[in-house]
Amino acid sequence: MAVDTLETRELRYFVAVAEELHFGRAAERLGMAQPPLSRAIQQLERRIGVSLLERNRRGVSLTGAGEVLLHEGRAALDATTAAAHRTRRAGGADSPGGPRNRLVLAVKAAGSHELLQKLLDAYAAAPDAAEIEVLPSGLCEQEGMLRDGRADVALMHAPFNSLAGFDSEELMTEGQIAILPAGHLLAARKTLSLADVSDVPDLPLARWPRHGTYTPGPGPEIHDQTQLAQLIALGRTVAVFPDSARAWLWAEHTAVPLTDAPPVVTHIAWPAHSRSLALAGLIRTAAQL
Amino acid sequence: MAVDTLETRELRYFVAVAEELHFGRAAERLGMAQPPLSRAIQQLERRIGVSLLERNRRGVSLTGAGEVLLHEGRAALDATTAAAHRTRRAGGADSPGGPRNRLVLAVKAAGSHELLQKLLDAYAAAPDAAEIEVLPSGLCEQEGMLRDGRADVALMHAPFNSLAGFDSEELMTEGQIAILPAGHLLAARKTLSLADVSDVPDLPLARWPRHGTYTPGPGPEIHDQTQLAQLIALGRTVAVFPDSARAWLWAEHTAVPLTDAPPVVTHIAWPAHSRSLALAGLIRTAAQL
DNA sequence: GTCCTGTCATACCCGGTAGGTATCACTGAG
DNA sequence: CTCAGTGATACCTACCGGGTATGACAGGAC
Repeated sequence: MAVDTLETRELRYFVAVAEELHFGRAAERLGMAQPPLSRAIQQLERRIGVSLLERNRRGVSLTGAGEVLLHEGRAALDATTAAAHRTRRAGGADSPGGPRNRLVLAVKAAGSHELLQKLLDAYAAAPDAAEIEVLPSGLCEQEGMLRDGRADVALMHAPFNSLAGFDSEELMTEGQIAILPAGHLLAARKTLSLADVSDVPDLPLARWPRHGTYTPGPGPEIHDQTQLAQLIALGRTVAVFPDSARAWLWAEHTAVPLTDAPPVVTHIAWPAHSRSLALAGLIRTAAQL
Repeated sequence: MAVDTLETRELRYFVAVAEELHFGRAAERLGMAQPPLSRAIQQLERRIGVSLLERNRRGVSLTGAGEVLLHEGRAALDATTAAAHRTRRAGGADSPGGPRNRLVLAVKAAGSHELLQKLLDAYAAAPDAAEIEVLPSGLCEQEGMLRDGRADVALMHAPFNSLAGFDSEELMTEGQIAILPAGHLLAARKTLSLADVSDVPDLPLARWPRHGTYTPGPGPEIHDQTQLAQLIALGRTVAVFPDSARAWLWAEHTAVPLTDAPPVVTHIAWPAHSRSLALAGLIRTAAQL
């Protein structure tokens, strides 16, 4: 094989090891035994002629080149699975009616329903409107959905999602609020600052995954919005959300505006190289909202 | 293998067939026999559950899904080889002194030397300047160099290069000129329009590859700038170039401004997901030019 | 109609290699 | 010193990627 050609399998293996920093766990995640994984990584290092991992006395760490390959390899794997996903959709293998003109729009499940509804209504009125499948995603997963081709287009929220590599159009800007248990001391305040809510001893800030991993901290790890709502209602945590989150607050919650939180900008984003006419129509509609 | 995982090898094979639209030629290009290639494509179609090629009585054509996979597959292959290239450079495998802080800048060999010199001088004066390796490329190849990781950053020229998927910064705008044999009738004119030069019977417009393929037309196919210069000098062709091409004109050439040609915008462009500090410094320098 | 040619598919075989199991070598903790 | 935990090595097997030979089929020439 040419020395500048990596196999998808090799990239998958390396990314797994680089993320786990542990051959055993990585092998388990990959559903294989540890020795062939070790060997595959060694072959990879020999092939590209670069050392990717430091094997220390206890465990593994990334070299500089390893960090580059982790980063670039993830992008390459995303592009590869995106090719598979989009091809399958274009062929209509997952839509029983055959290859229809259909777009998959990824949205944050906890996001503003209002903006989405306006967009869908406006687009449905367009003359050549394609069918839109709305794909609700977890708290910050639209970005991954778009990168690996599960979606054709997404509503994303800067600065939480990175728009790098996508084309995008700005739709809306809003402030952020702190969502507190209604009975809490801070809930009585008219406004709050980030410092006010980030270091409350009895109310640790909720954490949710960014790009698959949780930031370390004392607060609870959040998997979905309902769980978060419950934890807040129980007085166990506090969360910071865009203003439109008011739509799903419970009676047990209190929203207090944050004065110094960065504004959240909602964009409609799509792969920069996309050539879909249906997508172009949707974007035009969105830009005119 | 999971159904949404394509191997690099499969993508390479499919892209070759999709570009050649002929199994035999594609197999030859891939350095293999035709039957295993046929089988590999069939397996690929079965795996993703979509028909990619129409096998007609005589030859092959792409289905809609096939066109999608050609497009997305090229991007995925580029991302994969980019991972290999950038990793190898990060490890210093091709720079004998080890993993140095070095950036590869792709430029059009026939481009403006002046702007490049200014950029390099300004950056060299920066406090933490990395080593810049200037990689001269063919007439429109910088884009490919950047996409497949042979370069870290490039000077690109809209509208000839597509900036899709890159971050970029505008550097310069210039008009276009027609480069004619000095003795030709049109060379006496003060200005010309595109229509004037595009249909001259005795002077067909030169053609050079865009993304690897030549546009059809009567004019000669150009491989490098010297060859083009010679053909013009011999009175065999005419070419349209940005204004800065005046720098390499011969005595046998005449440059005439074009009134209705789109302006050419030179950008500095880099992969949107890049994290290199050295690159950030170069971009900052370029933006201040 | 009958060739003949060009094209992709099928049949069958072989060797390389990806993956498994068993084990080793090393290092820190107790 | 022993033991637990880690990655590397040795060795074997089975699969599959690739090769050659050939088939099936469609047009074109006449």
